[in-house]
Amino acid sequence: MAGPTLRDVAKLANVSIRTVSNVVNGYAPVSAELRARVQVALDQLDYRPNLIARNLKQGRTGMIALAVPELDVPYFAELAREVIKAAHAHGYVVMIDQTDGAADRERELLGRDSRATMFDGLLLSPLSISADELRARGNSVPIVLLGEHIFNGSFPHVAIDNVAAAREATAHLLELGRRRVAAIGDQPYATGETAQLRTAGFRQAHARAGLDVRDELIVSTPHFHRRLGAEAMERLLALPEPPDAVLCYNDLLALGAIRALTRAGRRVPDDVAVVGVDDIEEGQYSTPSLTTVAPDKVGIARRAVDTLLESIRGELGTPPEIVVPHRLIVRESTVGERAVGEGTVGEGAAGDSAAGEAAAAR
Amino acid sequence: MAGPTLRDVAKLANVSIRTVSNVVNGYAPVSAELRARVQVALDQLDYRPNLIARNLKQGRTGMIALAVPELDVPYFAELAREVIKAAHAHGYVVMIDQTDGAADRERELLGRDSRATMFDGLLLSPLSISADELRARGNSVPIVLLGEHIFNGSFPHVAIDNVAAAREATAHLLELGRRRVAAIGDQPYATGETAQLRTAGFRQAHARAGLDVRDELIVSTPHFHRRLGAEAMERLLALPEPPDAVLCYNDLLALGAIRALTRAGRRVPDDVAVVGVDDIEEGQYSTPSLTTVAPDKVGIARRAVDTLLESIRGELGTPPEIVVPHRLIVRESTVGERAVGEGTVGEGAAGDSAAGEAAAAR
DNA sequence: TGAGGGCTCTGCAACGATGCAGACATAATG
DNA sequence: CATTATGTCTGCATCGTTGCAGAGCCCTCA
Repeated sequence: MAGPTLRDVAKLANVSIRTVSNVVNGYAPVSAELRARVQVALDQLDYRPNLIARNLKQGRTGMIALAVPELDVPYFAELAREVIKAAHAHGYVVMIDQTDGAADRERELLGRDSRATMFDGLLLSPLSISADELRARGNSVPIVLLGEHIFNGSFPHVAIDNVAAAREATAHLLELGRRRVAAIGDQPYATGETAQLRTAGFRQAHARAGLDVRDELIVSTPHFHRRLGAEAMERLLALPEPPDAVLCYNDLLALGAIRALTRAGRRVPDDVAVVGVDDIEEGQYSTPSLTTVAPDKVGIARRAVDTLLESIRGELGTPPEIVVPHRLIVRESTVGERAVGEGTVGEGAAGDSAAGEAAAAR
Repeated sequence: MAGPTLRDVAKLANVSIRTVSNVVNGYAPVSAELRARVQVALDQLDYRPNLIARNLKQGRTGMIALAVPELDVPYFAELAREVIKAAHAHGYVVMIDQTDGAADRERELLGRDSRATMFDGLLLSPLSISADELRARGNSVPIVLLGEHIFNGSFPHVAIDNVAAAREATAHLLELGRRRVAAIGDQPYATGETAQLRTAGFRQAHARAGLDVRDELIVSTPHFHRRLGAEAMERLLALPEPPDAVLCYNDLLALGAIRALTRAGRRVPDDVAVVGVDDIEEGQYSTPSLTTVAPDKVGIARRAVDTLLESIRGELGTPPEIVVPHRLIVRESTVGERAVGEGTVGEGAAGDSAAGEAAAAR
């Protein structure tokens, strides 16, 4: 089962182990003649370097881990795809772990018996673990956090400006003349920081338009899945005065909401306009197609990987807070058939303004 | 950066390295007193075993690789999720690679400089690489193939009975009275074996119903993406006699087709009924919801991982051809609002019959 | 009392690769 | 021609861990 080693090749070619290693790696100067002889032996035995041994010697593995809650949530799948590509570009491969958003699964990643020592670094999309706990445990491996939580400077962190994203999406609905705008996806508890930022943006948009937010139109959901979006929408439709528009905190909630609306015989967007966040591919092909806030996923993946590699190389000073641009993509679920093809609003500008306005967000 | 080693702990606790190792692993008998002293030192230094060194010594890594074409294709994301879970249950972790269906990316996995030596085994979902080539190269690592291609016995292989799946889906459309049934997704070339099996099933269903297949209604697509499904549907609608039903070879094609239909003002299923394959979650929430053939993804993942681990342990004789059950799930895209909730047809029976009828399929 | 046995604990070698320093032969230099 | 520089090649030590064999020690039993 075990393949040939340098020793085997050396014996066959009648040279030292070290010379074979030099040929394999193209290191020290080796005469053409000898190189050829070694090469023949390499080919004959079909030698493949044992990377584990190489790693042990070099102290690094060329692998990073990516921990996401659920790989079959399209946003994470699309993000994982980009992370793998970005890592590849730097010669790294990616091990993927699923935490299911469970705190103890997230803890396991950092625990004593984890495989953390097999990886040069960890990209973590934390859902349940708290900042303090992560700080207390996460001292063994370079870590970069993705998109969730506020860890006030303890770890490098890559995300969009969630307040601005929600504010712009809400403003879009208000500009269309909608006046009973609901929000689906709030999470008013410790580990729901991202959701709370989006709620803040939702309120900001109302405030700037001089409108009041009706609290009964803000619906909490423990997760961001299609089913919960549908259920939340059904609850909203049961209100005495149902909404005429909904901001959903991600696209899955939005698609679930649309499903509930069409099932209930409501037209989207005529009766109720719907906007999501994430820009998953599914939203381009749904009926109606989905207006959404598109985070720059490629940018998130690249910046996260770059930052992690810097951290691995020890080049990182103060953990950076990296804000990645986003933009509102207007499709049928808010403007109907008018949305010809890929209508885009605020491209570039939205992203640029985001960083600046983030400071203003309380 | 580098953590403490057994040597550091041994020095602190004033014992031999070997004894520390014994404590960590709970191996040889160690007196309670000494064990306690070592434990204190372990805790104090926050020792974590270097898994790379352990792996080098033991000759295995506890990691398997999963290579899929695209992680953001929902079917592969859902499958990856189950594979990760199944591997976890056996104490293995999963490294994920994306090949983009490119032959040279698939070759890379097996090539001399690949990281294959870092993994105990490889689960491969091959799209482009040919059987011969795989056989010629794939001798270094235990391999199990997923769902694609026929490799006539060279490698263990896990898949559904594609002929039966397509036949049952087509039969469902015919039983609804549709008489101009189209197929989207054929791939009449070397690496399109799976698609060809589905086309065979499509033809079988017609034959059994005593109907002719109209070849102009079979549309080829190089990939199974939403956009191609939409484009294929548009081409079908442009025919002098457009179809009244479509079998799409996966759900993404089907969702693209539905999108094209609604855009063109056709009603689904009234004007055209649509059925897919894969049962991705998206199809439950689309409008209309999608009738589809559901492969037993959990079963595929489990059987594949189990088989791979057997192969790693050297317990595998002749490479098995494993057929996993499937079932037709009827939703709105074929029967309209009649589909209450999760209407299911042929559950179990379909799966059972699948294996038996596979033999009959030429 | 002394041989045998069980229980703890230890040191050495090894997994397969690479870093380093040096050996040896040849070429360049004064 | 002696000396230094240059170019090839090699052996040893090492990464951090575990397998193996054996060293002490205390206890038991004839």
